[in-house]
Amino acid sequence: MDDPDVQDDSRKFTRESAEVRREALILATLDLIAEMGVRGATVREIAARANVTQGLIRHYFSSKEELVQAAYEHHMNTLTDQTAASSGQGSAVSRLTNFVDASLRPPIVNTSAVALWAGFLNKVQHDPKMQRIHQQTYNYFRDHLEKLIVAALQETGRSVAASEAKQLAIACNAVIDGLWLEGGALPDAFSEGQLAQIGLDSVSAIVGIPLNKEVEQQ
Amino acid sequence: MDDPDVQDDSRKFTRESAEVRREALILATLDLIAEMGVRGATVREIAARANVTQGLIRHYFSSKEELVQAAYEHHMNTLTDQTAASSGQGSAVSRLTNFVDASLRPPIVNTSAVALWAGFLNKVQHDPKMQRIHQQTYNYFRDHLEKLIVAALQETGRSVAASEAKQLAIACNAVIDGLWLEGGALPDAFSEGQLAQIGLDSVSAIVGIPLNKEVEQQ
DNA sequence: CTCGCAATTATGCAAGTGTATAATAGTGCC
DNA sequence: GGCACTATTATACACTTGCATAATTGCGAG
Repeated sequence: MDDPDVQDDSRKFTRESAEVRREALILATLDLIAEMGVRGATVREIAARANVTQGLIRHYFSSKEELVQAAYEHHMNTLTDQTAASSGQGSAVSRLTNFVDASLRPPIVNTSAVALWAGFLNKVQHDPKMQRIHQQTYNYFRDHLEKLIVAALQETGRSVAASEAKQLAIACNAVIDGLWLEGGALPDAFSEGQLAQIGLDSVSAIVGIPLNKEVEQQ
Repeated sequence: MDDPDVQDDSRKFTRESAEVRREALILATLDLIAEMGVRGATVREIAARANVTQGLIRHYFSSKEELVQAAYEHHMNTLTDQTAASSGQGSAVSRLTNFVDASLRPPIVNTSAVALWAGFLNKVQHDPKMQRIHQQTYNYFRDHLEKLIVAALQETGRSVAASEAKQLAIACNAVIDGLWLEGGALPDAFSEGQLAQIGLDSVSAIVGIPLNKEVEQQ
């Protein structure tokens, strides 16, 4: 008779676990920041999008500030998780290729993701806790890339000094970041696959190893 | 007896030309957006920083929206003007070198500039007029870079197809943008000149022309 | 010198902001 | 099946926001 999936007629609300509610609030916050900027992410809008009333936010987060921090952490973790899985297996060259390629396609390249990044930047520059998260994510990406580069070079019979490897990683990371940024900020300016292609060509040139997606994959 | 530079005792305010007031308001707006994000740039704060009362904003701009648009346009023009002058004269290779180098040093690389870029992004994505300005500036940079690249290649005895030249310009622009972004977002993560050096190395590798600042300059 | 115009200030307002507190009502436990 | 615990809602408050309108006042034209 009563279907738990349906908003029951008489029931005014349903209780949910803390995790479910926290995540719903965080996702609503990310949605709104991506869409309207930090300015548009008001407690009332967030609550509405999470299908609760605004008082509930204060029940799960001691302030809106804390909610925004949690949302930022969640977003950054999602990003790193998404790319961590992208390398896949296979030769070092293949893993580097896949990593660059995946970083320059949806869902990583995405208007909302760039908007989110931009929306958070001001808070990042002022809040030490968010600064830490930012730095961590950046280092994670760059170190991951550096390992892939070093392995690929070794595989092709070359080796580089640690300092040089780091410079290569910074440079490749910058190309990827720049293309990621432009792809997200000007979504119509690039055709599908163009960013990934340019990214692979650039990394190839910088590192000195030919990378080719079609041949490597599958 | 009366010094015009001093806030006169009895005088409650001084009249200024429209250009002076408009520019003062625009600069105050840019300051605040860079510092506290669009959210912190309230009409009251802007007016205070420009040493006027808030009513004056509505006297020079029909709305805050219009002021923000004017500020964005001003900022973008400043950026392009700054870099336009950076190439200088000399050989094509030297001009390309100077352009890349200047784009990756202060005042172009600068926390406030990146913060400004991020602060405006949301508005850019929703306001068609700001989108136009954004697209224009991006194209200006990329086209400028493309011309420099083509000239440098010709100078070293090579030529490229138009489509390839464009790809190279996108790639080089991305490296520069990425390094610019990271230098502004993580000012302490890079030593002086490091970004410029990495940028030159990367562009060298991508385009296939050795670029060296020390030798070229002077 | 003074007078009128427009630049500038002063004041007010309605809507929206985050937060605090009290009132309500689901739901697991005995 | 009733009860207590607390997740959730409802309401209120002080403050900020952008904007409008009226009151001043600097300053150039005559």
